[in-house]
Parts: sequence; structure tokens; C-alpha cells
Amino acid sequence: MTEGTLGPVSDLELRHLAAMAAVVEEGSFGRAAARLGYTQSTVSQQIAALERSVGGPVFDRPGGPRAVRITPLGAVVLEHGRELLAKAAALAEAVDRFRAGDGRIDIGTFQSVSTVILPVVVRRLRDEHPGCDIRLSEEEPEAPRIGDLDLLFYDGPLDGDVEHVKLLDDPYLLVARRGTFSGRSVPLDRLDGAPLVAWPSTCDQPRMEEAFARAGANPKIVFRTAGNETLLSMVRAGMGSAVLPWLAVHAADARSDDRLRVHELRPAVPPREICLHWRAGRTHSPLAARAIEIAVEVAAGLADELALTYSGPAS
Amino acid sequence: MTEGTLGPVSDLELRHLAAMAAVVEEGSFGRAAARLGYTQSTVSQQIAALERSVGGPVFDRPGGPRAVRITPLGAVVLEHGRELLAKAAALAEAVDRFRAGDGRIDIGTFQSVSTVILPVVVRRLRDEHPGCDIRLSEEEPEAPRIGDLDLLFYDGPLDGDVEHVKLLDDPYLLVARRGTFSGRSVPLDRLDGAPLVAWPSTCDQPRMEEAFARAGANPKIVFRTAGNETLLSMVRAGMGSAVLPWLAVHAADARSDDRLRVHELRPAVPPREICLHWRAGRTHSPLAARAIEIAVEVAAGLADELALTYSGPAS
DNA sequence: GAGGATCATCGTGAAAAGCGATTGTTCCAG
DNA sequence: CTGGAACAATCGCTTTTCACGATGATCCTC
Repeated sequence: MTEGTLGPVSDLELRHLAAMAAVVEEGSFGRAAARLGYTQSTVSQQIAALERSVGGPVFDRPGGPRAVRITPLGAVVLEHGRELLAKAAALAEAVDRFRAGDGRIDIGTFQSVSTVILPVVVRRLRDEHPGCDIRLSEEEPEAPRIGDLDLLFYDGPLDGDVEHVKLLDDPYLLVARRGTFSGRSVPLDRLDGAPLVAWPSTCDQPRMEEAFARAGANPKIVFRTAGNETLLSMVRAGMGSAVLPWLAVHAADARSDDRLRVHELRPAVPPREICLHWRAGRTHSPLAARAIEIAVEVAAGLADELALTYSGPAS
Repeated sequence: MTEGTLGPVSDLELRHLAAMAAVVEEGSFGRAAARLGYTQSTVSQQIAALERSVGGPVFDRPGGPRAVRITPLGAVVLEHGRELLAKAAALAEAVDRFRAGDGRIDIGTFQSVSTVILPVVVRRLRDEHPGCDIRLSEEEPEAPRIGDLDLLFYDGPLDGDVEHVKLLDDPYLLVARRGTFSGRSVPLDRLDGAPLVAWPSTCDQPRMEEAFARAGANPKIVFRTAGNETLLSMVRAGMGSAVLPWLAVHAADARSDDRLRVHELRPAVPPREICLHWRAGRTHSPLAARAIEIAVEVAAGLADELALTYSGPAS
């Protein structure tokens, strides 16, 4: 016996195990070599190297045209070696699948995006990659964290090491009970002292209200809730008006409600920016990269739609 | 994207996967290198090679003293890679166990050996190698085949590509009802025409009967059976005498039976040879090699015992 | 014994593995 | 804002390994 111990695992080479398996299946070094695209002498040396690794012969070579036969040690090596090769093939296949876009993606979102943008993005992503595993989470704590998410939709700046693309400028619109205001657009100062229902002070809301204040309009916030439907019900009930981003108005389909009317504001409040964030400096999975592309496309489509309906902040 | 496909499995190297795992655990190329006994630059190149194999980066390198982070692709590779490394370690361990003498051994045997020699061999083998898996089979067809057996006890020549060691010269003895013959040894020709019970014509039996015939002794075979106890019962019942090898007499403990007497034959019939066979040109497992050694030792012990009791063929 | 099939071995050129030293980033502390 | 520290990448360089083709050595068949 040579030495009892096997050098770590490192001395094993998958190539050698593959050669061994081929020899077993073909019954000869030469045919195995042909199958693998090697020379007979190469296979001979590969087997020799393998035998050095495991510390003993794995084949009995009867000499002459008789097929080589596996030794008991060789049987042990082969049994495990085949599993090893199978696992290696599984790895290669998993990598291929990953590169083709399968895999898991975790996306964080918030209400308007969940309703208007995400369904389309998810649909297209699933169409392109039927095997993918898309997970959404809509948690909106005080300070939204990107955590372990691959992508996060958010309408404000995010602290931490984060990169983003801007998807959409989402202008604020006034939603009032029909008859409250007249005209397509309403001067901002008409809202000074007016009753308003509004979102809680999360996300972009504080910035928007500051913009009002700077313009000298100080509406009376008579109710705050995050529920868009509740807000609109309150508007319908005459509790007050609402200043909501276009995306939310669109999501709630407020314009098709006869009891409501959607006005622009003059001058326009700077729109909130819908952004898609991810941790800086991290390589995206193909799935995440594609999701970003799709989100940008979908948002561009929405921007077109928006531009057809409203004049936008420029005019 | 570079290319979609991974070169067969061959491009993967366990070494690279081990390096990757170490980097993940250590958080830096340099510390991983130290743990593996490599240089930082070597690990760097190993990871680069791995990334070439899988077609994309497996780590994001933030630069500076921040720990490297695994990419989504890297996570896929790592997950499978760890399994691969575990399997490789399992192979190494299995080989070590094999070399230490664990494993399976298939032994073929026949009646006398099963009773007298094998129990001792098995006992010693199991004592030395508690983890071993010993399988015995006692099939005695017309032509005993070594088949898939590692070792085969047999008392005659075996055809096929077979090697063997002779364990024991097993002399034939006459077992008779007490009072049938007088004296320690009985002349062979006294058996001419005498009633005999005997084994069927398998194994060494035909050769032994031919030896009788050549010596001019033609006994009358009145009953044939392979069951030793049955034979001896017939002898006790006066049906006839039996000519059995010493090993069978020893196994049946015939000498301690007052109704029986064991005689030598004069001149002695050439003894049957108890041999241990295996397929020619095949490397033995350590277990099989040890089994042969033990069998030889045990047989030598029996030969000594035999020599003390009987004069043997020489005198 | 000649011929065929098989594996081992040898010598060679190309590829790579590993190393030490250097360079290029990035972050942090003064 | 400027060193310094920690880190990975890169560059030559040497040594080892890889794969090949050609040549032996061995065994079986005819």
C-alpha cells in the first residue's frame, strides 16, 4: 500500500472520473478516448493519474484484446464518481437555466405601482421566463429598506448604497367633487384653506405638501388615509378634495366616475418621481436586468399615455 | 453575454469551487488563499477561471476593505458547488474506508468448509473489520461457477480463468459401525464388495471412487446423500460404512460417537485438496486479500491438528 | 509463430498553475 | 485633501501538467 490518505479533494479531477466512466462503458481505453475526443495515450495517463489520486489501480488490464475490468477499488470510485459527474452536470444545467433567465427575483413595491405598472411587468416577465420565481412584497414602513430585495419601486430617494433609474414623472392632479371647481385647470391658490383629504405623510407626500406651502397654498387636511378608495369616497361625499398623483388617479379609475372631476393644478406642483432602485455595485441576475428593461418600457408607455391626456408641467 | 453554453462538465474544476467556497466563508480572496495554502493572486486567478467556466462573474468586488459579495449567478454556482465538494469528500472517505478494509466480499463455500473453516475466518475478519459486509453462498450445482464471487472454496479443479491456493490436504477416512473393522487402519481391499454409503458424485467424489477402483476395491454403494448426518445415521444403523474426508468427519464430530469408529485406509487414498479460488488476474480488495491470508492460517492450524491425529499419507 | 488488438511509456511542444512583485481601487483617518 | 491601509487585478517568470504521436510490451487468435 502506498499512503493511506488521499490529498484533500483537490487531487480529484472530474475529467479523470469522466474518462473512467467512459472506459467502463466502452470496455477499452482506446474507444473511450475516441468517444471523449482524446488520444488513447491521454486516457491511459488520465486513468494513471486517477489511480495515483485514489492510491490504487481501478482497472485490471488483462492485456491483449480482452476488455479491461474494474477492480473493487474502481467500483467504489466509479459509484461515487458517477454521482459526482451527475452533480456537475446538474450545476452546468442550473447555470444555463440561470443564464437563460430562470431563477428567483424579489421585488418591493407600493400601492400605485402594484396596481398600474407591476402587473404588466410581471406578466411580460412570466411570459418570457415561464420557470421564473417572482416574489413581490408591499411593505411600507417609515423608512423603506431595500434589504434582500433585488429591485424596489419607490417614489423618493433612498438612503444606503443604492442605484436607481427614474421610470416616470408622476404629476399631481386635483380630484374634486364635480361642481366644486370649474375649468380644466385650477389655480393652486384656490386650494388655500380648502378642505383636503390626503395620504399620510409617507413617501413623497411631505415634499408635495411643502411645495403647496411654498406656493402660499395651505389647505386644510381633514382626513388622512393610505386607502385610495376611501379617499375618493370621502371626495364623493363632499368631505373635501384630494391631490393625488396621476398614477393613483389612473389606478382608481377616478376619471370615469361621474361624481368626480379631475383637474390639473396651475402652476403644477413638481411631480413625484417613480424610481426603481437596487443595491449599488451589485451584478444583476438576467431576470432582474430584464425586469428593469421591461419596467422602463412600461413606464415609457404610461408617460406617453399621460402626455396625451394632460399638458404636463411644461405648458 | 458571452456564450450560452458551458463546455461539457470538464471545464469545471473542484479546486476552483473549493476556492470559491473559501472566499465566501472568509469574505476576502487573501484570507481564503491563506486558508487554502495559496497566494492571493492564485485565488484571484482561480476565481477568474471559474467565472470563465460559468460565463459570468460570481463575485462583486466592491474594492477596498469591504468584503466581496456573491452575485446571483455565484449563488447558483455555490449552492451546487458545495454539494459537489461534499460528494467529492464522500468519495475520498469511501476510498479511505475501502483501503482500510471495509466493504463487501462475496464468498462461495461448501459443506465441510462452511462448518469447520469458514466460521473462524469470518469471525476473525469481522473482528478486524467491523464495518465489512461478508456474504456467503453455499450453492453446489453440477459445475460450480465462480460467477461474481470474490472467493470460492472448492475441493476440485475449476475451469475458467481461475487462480487458487491449496489450503489443506484432506485425507479420506473410513467411518464404520464399531466392531465392523478392527485395528487403527483398514486395508483398502477389505472394502471390495463391502456396503458403503456415500456422497453423490459431485466435487471430489468421482475422483475418490476412481482411486478405489484403481486399487481393485469396488465397494457396493447402497445409498447416496449429501447430508453428512444422514450418512452417519445410516452407518450407525448398520446400512454400511462411509469413506469421508477428515474435514467432514471432524465437522460431524464422528469420533466422539461411541457407536462409530474412524479408521485410516491402507494404502491411503490420495486426499482431496481444499482450495480457495478467485478469478485470475483480478486485483483483490484489501478485505479479500486478508480473507485469503486468514484462510491459509486457519487451514494450516487444521493441518497441524490433523497431523497430530493421523499419520497422513506419507507414513 | 505471425498478426492484430490492446495498454504503457517516452519525448516533445503547448498550455496552465502557481508565485512574487507591482499596479490600481476604494475607503478611512488624520 | 492627502497618506495609508486593505484589497483585488495584472504582469513576468518558473515549474508542472496536458495532450499528442510514435514506439514498446503483452496477450490472444489463427
